[in-house]
Amino acid sequence: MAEKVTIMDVARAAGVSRQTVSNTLNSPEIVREETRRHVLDVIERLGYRANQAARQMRTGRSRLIAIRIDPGGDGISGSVLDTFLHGLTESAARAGYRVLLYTAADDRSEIAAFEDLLGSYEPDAFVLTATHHDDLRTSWLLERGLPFVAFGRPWSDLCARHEHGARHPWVDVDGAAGTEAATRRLLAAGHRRIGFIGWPPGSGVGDDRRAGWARTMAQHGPAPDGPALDGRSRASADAMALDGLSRAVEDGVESGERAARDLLAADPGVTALVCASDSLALGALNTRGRRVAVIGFDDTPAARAVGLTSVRQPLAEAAAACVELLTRTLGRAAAPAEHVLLEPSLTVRRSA
Amino acid sequence: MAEKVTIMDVARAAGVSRQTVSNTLNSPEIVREETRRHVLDVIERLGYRANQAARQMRTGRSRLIAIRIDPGGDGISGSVLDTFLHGLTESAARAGYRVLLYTAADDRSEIAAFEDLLGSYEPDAFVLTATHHDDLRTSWLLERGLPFVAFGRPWSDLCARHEHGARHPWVDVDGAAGTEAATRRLLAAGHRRIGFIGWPPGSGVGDDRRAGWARTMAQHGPAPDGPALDGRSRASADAMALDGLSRAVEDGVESGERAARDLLAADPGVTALVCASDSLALGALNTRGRRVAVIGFDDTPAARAVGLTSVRQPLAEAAAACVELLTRTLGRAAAPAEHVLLEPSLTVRRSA
DNA sequence: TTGAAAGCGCTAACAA
DNA sequence: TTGTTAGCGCTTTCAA
Repeated sequence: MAEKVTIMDVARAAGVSRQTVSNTLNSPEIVREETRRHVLDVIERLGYRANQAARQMRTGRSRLIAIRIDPGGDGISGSVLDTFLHGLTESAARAGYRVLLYTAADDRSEIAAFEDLLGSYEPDAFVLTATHHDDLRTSWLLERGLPFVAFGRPWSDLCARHEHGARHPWVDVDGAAGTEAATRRLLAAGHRRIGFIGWPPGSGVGDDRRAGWARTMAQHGPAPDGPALDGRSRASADAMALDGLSRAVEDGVESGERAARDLLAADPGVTALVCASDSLALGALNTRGRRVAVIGFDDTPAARAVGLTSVRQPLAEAAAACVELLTRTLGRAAAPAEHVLLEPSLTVRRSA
Repeated sequence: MAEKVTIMDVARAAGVSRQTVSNTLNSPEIVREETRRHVLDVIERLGYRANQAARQMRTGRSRLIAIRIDPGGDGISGSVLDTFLHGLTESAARAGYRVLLYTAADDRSEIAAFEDLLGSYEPDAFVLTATHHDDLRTSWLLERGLPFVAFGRPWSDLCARHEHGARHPWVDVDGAAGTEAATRRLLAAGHRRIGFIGWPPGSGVGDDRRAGWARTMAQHGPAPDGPALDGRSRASADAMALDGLSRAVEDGVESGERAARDLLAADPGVTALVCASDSLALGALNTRGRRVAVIGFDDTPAARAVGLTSVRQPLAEAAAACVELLTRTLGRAAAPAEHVLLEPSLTVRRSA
């Protein structure tokens, strides 16, 4: 076992009081330059590190950030969390925090985990991922005034309308901008009838990704050889044309493949597909028989492996932003619930 | 903020002393049944949880397990760590431990992380992943008698020959058994000339995976239409034939593709390939032009996405075994460095 | 600017 | 079986 070096050892070795050592670390400005340097020197020489438990007892702060790790569905986008976690651990370390993991099966059990952790390890903050409509977790945390940041927008007004009128800091990636960039790229490559494969409406993230495709298509006119315009307004005709060009299915390679087949069969004019996830896109890619350009979302390892063009989320930056917002929140008394919306980029490969 | 419930609150509410509450939790057997139930009841009602920092100060144990999270190369096998981490977090929680994350770029910086953590958060144990030959980390930890378990065998005798004569507990998956199962499956499917694409010799894990293929091939005789036997012994001819059937390249989809092309060009008789990783296998799969059966290793999401047959490591079980070994180590004074070797399984898909 | 005293919440030893 | 005492290592008063 490594013998423990306490603050007292440092004080003795430096010939100062215990407090001066503490001050050197926590309030350097009130220690004389010369003393400070000397103490720092001894600390370095002895390899002293402030004991976190003792510090926590005194200050009430654990310098711990807790985040949930989950199996991650089919795993294809699981690597997104993996990358985010790595970024979070690095950024947190730079800010003097460590990352503590917990698991939960759903919102309710995650709240149980909050209670458990807050009573025992007392993390200073939580990082929430996969926020969704009417997220129980955010309201629970807001009600108790507990510091947290969400990786993902608040998708409903529930939080905004909250009795405390509280909002919370969040970091997110502009999914619509991502699918817009994907769609634009396909348009620039000469594609005109571009389909979309996404998830059923209501999922926040999914709706956002669909919106980017839809608005870009609408802006560039509906598909030229779309359904004939009858008496309806142009806008509604556009919307109809777009509906015909999109499919909403659950996530997964198989359902992506089915949706792509179905879409291509229903509308033979379609030459390109934008997908809400790499899983769906990989399925769409399996639609041999017809050459169709495909763009996925998340730029997962699987996308790289098969040469799938995909929208890349800046995950390290997102993690850094989370830590930044968190430290800001933890620093001030009244935190003004800021947020950060990051732009994704397009990783271009063979598939489009 | 949630108001803090201390052991004193419980004692007062239950009408017993502070100590009785502590005993109820830590040494239930010395508390009278009736008192115990009553106290447990009050604890439940008040939602009391022992403060970890205070407990840690007193007992010297943090109930924290630290593990490194790294970016994970090309990310394809990064999801392996992801899954393992999830399993570890769950198993640890069941055993009353939490998982703390840290990052490091190499062995040396990981040791620096050890020092930092041991001085501050005082994790009770470390879980090491990606062990390799002459692993500095294991010797560093062994020298100091610090508890840890490795996910991965000790690949050199360095530890065994260690001055302290110390060994350490480890959990691993039998990679050779995995590639053997893969090779056997291909043999059963009628393939005779089965190639292997792996990493350069010396990487422990890679050598192990190659060995499983090599021994299975040797056992079933060399490829029937292999190089003509001259005067050499049968065994050496076998070895030569195997050398011709295998390629050693760095990991990655592109290099897997190149190696597969090269191998198939050099030996047109090859109809199947066993690969040391899914990355390599995905590359091999890109070798259109000739139909060749491919089996990968790790059963990553990418494998599932493209229908690649792959060797699956039982990661949740491995994580559980790590926790089991760790709690055993932490329980006893002198731990007898046990180990667990798990069998992988074959996830069969279209590719073979 | 530095030093002394107090106490965070808990549990291991001991006393009752 | 239960209650009392002490102290883990640190930081935050307050006094010098």
